[in-house]
Parts: sequence; structure tokens; C-alpha cells
Amino acid sequence: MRIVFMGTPEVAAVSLARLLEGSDPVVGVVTQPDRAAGRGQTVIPSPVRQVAERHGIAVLTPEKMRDPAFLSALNHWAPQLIVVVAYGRILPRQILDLPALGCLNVHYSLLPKYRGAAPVAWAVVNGEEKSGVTTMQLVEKMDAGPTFLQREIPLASDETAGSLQAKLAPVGAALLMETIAKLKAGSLTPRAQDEQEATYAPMLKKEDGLIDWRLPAAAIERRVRGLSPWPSAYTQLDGKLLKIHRASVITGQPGATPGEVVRADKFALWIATGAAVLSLDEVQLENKKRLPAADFLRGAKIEKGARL
RNA sequence: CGCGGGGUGGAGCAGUCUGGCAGCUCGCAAGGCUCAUAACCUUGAGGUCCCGGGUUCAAAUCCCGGCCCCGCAA
Repeated sequence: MRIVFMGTPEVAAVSLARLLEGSDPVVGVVTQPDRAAGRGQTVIPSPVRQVAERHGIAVLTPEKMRDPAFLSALNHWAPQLIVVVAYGRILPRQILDLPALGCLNVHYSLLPKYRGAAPVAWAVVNGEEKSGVTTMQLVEKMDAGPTFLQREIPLASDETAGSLQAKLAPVGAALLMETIAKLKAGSLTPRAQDEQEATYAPMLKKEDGLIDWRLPAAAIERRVRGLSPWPSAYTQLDGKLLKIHRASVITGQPGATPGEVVRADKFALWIATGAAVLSLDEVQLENKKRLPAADFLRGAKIEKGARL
């Protein structure tokens, strides 16, 4: 079966690599265009592109989905199935209808929960006890198509978006292979999603990381994990950006107004929140390295009573 | 050439602008105090001030070049 793969980040590259170990030929790969990124604005190809090129597979990087040259090339590849994993763009109907078997999507949540761009991060932020992977048929409405297979995995108590992503990537790749096999065998039963149960996980914005100290410490701590490693939870300290990479909840009364430092000694940095106290365990001041709180406190002169 | 901060005993930092004894908070070692302690007191060891060149009586500090780390942005 001729397959075209569409995807962009590392998690998609894992699925592509797994797909390439299978027997179905991947006749082409579509990924986001190389963009100047990072310090110095160097141009870095997407992880999916790197895997594709390593295997000598043709790669297309259209700026626009409706670009005639792209559509023509895609059509020429004559895919019987298009596999989409975190491609980062809505596919128009003419692409959805192109392959005989349609477009198969791997989504990193238990659909219909967490439709959208950042299901992994929001599952952690919201303190879900489980997440998972769902394979589904792509339709025009985002992540709303009928589902094929689903696999659950539990979240650890110290789960971060990064660690969860790392767990889900191979699960998704395996589920993708299983779905393709059953699709070929005709033993797959699409199931319509329950629209009443649908929730959304919008793309993360930088501002999602700004900590509101009036929230309970437990909620802030989850946000720290959910936005790790990107974009990171952060607050302001003397007008400077202070990222919080790791934190823990200290139960008890905050004993001060939210955002106030209630302890700053050579062992710990504690901040009052709307409910209980948050211990900042690993932080990073702008322009500085990330540091354990104890190391950070040695150089920064932070006193009890200071405000974040 | 996208914008910007930084590299100083083992850790985190000050000192650099305005050149003049290598400093602070810790850690480590030894001793003391204490029923005891992550507490307190005394003493001590530990330095290529990122690298190379230049200016100077004198460079962590000023000038030129290089390497490395980081924040923003994307």
C-alpha cells in the first residue's frame, strides 16, 4: 500500500521511523518548511524531514496547502493512504479525499477529550489521571473524525509534558502500525465521536506560562509540569523573568498574600499561593542557567517577604 | 550578520563603568561549643579571574580576535 506521511516535530518523526520499518512503501513525506529558528536564526529542518532524508524519501514543504504545484505533486505520488501525525496544518477537503483509504491521524489524547494542538500539555495541566493515543479518520473539523483504535496510559504524579510526550510517542507509533494492519484487513470499525464529550486543548501561548499566584499551589505545580519543557511556567522577580522548572506543594496555610516569599534560606524557596505554599525547587532567572533553588538563593539576594 | 545577558577557588554570585592586596553567601577540612542539630564560634585548604594577543609601571577590569553557556524572538 502506497503511503504518504505528513508530520513535523519529533513525536511525528518517531511514527515515521516506525512506519519505515514496515512493509508498506512510504512514497513521500510532507512537512513544514524549514524556518529560521533559535538563537542566531539558523535554519533547521524539521525532525520529520531529517528522518525522511536519511531514508532518501522525497519531501515536500508547501507553504500553502492549496498550492497547485504541491497538490499536483501529491496527486502524482498516488497515495492509497495518507498518515498525518502532528503536521501542524488543517488539510483541505481535496487532500482528505485524495487517498482511497482517506487520511489516518494519530492524536495524542483519548478523543473526544482534548481535541486540538496541545493535548499532551493540557492533560498534565489539568491533572488528568490518564491520557493516551487515538487513531482516527481525518475530517474537515479539527480532530472530530470517527475513531479507530485507542490506547490509554496512566500519568505519573511527577509527569511533565515532555515525559508524557516521550511515553506517548512509541505508543502512537505502535498504534499506527496496528491501525494500518487492520485497515488493510478490513477489520476496523470507525466509531463516531460523542460531540457532547468533546473538550479542546488549544495551542500553547507564551502567556499560558505566566503564573497566577492566587491559584492553589497544586494547580500552579501542575502548570509547571504541563508547560515543561516548553514554554515553561514563569513569574516576575524585580522586573526580570524567572522561569520555574520544578516545584512542589507544601501543604498548610500560606500565611501571607499570594506571591509573597514566605521562606528563603539555604535550603528552600517557598511562595504563598491562593491555597497552600509552593516550593520552587528548580528555577532559572533570565540569561542564567537553570538552578536548584538552593544554588539560586546563594547568589540572588531574596528575602522573606519579597513579592513575585 | 535578528535583539540581548553571561564565563571569577567545588556551587551560586559581587568586583569590571572609574586599572592598584582575589571578595561575599555556601560547600569542604580541622578544632571548639552543645543532650543534640541542617544551629553557633575559631582556624584552614582550595584560583590559568574561559582562551590567545595588545596597551600599561601595573589588567579580572581597557582594546582586538576566538571558544563556550544562557534569555528574548522564531
